[in-house]
Amino acid sequence: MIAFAAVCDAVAATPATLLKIERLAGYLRSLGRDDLNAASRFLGGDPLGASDARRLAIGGRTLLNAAHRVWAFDDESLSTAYRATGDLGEALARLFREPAAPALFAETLTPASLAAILDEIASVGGAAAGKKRAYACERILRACHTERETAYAVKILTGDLRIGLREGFVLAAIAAAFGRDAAAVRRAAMAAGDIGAVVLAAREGTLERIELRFGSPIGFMLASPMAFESSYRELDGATWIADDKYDGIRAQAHKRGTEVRLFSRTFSDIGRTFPEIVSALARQAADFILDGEIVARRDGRSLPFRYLQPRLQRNDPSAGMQDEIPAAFVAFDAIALGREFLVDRTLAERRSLLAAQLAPGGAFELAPAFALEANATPELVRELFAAARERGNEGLMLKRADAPYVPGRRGKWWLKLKRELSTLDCVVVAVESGHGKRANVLSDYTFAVRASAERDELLTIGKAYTGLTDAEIATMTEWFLEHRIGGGRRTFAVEPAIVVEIAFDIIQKSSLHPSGYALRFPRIVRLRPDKRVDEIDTLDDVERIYREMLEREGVER
DNA sequence: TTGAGGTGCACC
DNA sequence: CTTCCGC
DNA sequence: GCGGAAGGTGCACCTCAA
Repeated sequence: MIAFAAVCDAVAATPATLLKIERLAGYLRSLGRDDLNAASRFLGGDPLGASDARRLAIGGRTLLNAAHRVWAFDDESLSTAYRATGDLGEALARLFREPAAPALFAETLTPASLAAILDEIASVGGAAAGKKRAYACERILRACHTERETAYAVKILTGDLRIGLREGFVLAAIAAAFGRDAAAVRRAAMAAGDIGAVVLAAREGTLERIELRFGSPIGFMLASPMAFESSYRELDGATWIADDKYDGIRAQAHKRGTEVRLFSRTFSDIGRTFPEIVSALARQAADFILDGEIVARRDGRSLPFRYLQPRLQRNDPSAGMQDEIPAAFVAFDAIALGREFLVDRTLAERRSLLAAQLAPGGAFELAPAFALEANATPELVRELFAAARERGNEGLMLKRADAPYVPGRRGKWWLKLKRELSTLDCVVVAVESGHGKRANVLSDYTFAVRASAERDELLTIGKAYTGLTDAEIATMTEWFLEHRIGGGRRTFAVEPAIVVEIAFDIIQKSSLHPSGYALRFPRIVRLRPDKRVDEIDTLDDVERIYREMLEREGVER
């Protein structure tokens, strides 16, 4: 793994993407089959391969404990190392020690041998599984003979290399390494779901043999956000199809013959979580691959996401649970119908084939589509949005009628439109340093509302880390360091004086924060230097927003 | 044997 | 999922 | 357009003490 680490360091050191790709391509070309397969997966951030349903189940805690057993460092040096680097791999690399007496049969890591250990880890289960995984972690760490090897072995285990490269660039490097067409490599990657298979095919010149297949998940087409209540000029000059934006979980349904499979966005097989959907799909005559959303439904209306949540990650739900929270698959696109793949057809064609060949029923629904002629007015968009909300959905999707299905990409073919629920003026009461590139700034803010207009007690309601520019974070860091009032090394209390406006999509009851509420997707809209702490919002305001949200949802409780 | 707590992860 | 930034 | 940073909820699975 010494060469792997050297390449990663070189990639991390250059911001130029073309140089990253070139350096990476040279390395890939130098590898034999097994190392090539493993190294590509590691670089892509998915050490087992995306189509592998197994999990490593190794997190920071397990790694830390294993490292502690191997190198016996004290807590102080660990926190110093972590504070300096903001990255577990880099921190543990600093604590790396060459053993005093070299072991007789010291193990050496190569990408392939590391992959073999990871495969063992992923296969562990049952009693003492945690101990076996921890032991395998130790074995990996002991097999590291340099600091840099240690850093990258740990980064591979945590799934985050942080060298300014992810799958997109790795695919470009694969194309460059073996002189293949970059588009062909991308296409193969979305069909294979495993970068290791792609790199080998690229080397052998057999990329075109990797094809979309029934039963193997395909990347989901993604949408870009569109600003709410703008002039919607993005829509000019094309015809669009509007869908409701469903607040559930995105899913891909495959049917071939009697076999039905459901996949989540991360390609996990979720058929056993939603058996009523699987049986509804099985009743269809046609074979298909469909794109849609699993939504909690009642009386023809969508329920908010929180209703669906207890059903997630739960296999074989009881009849009572299925009855209490009925789930439905709402199909809004067809990737394949019958034997034919439709990714290169237009959305308009795919939608009409979908409506013509499938019959909704039970837990299977077809999403109603609304056509927008060229140059749709903002008023029409507003009406469609309001109607979608009226049906219990989160917002609106606008999709170019002539768009192909582009798996795994976020483009301008699909736009999503949603509205923040509200904003709250809060005061920052505690701050925390970030991770990675934010290790040396205070970027994570815990904020609070006032108990009431009369009582100036502050009740925390959430944390946010996004919305400020780097420059603002830098300024705030200085201020917070000068106005700290609490202990703690990574997290500490600060004078409650910085007022921030926080936007959010959902408010919910929660035991996490003393206010009794928590926010979904909190983000800092702006600093409010014009506001004093006694002018921020109160718990009454929070409760009012919560009640209004429930009323608007039109769902009891 | 049970249940609380730790840990990891998958959804948004 | 979200937002922003820097390349 | 990509990569990096990181909130909140709730389930599965394992560990360990009673």
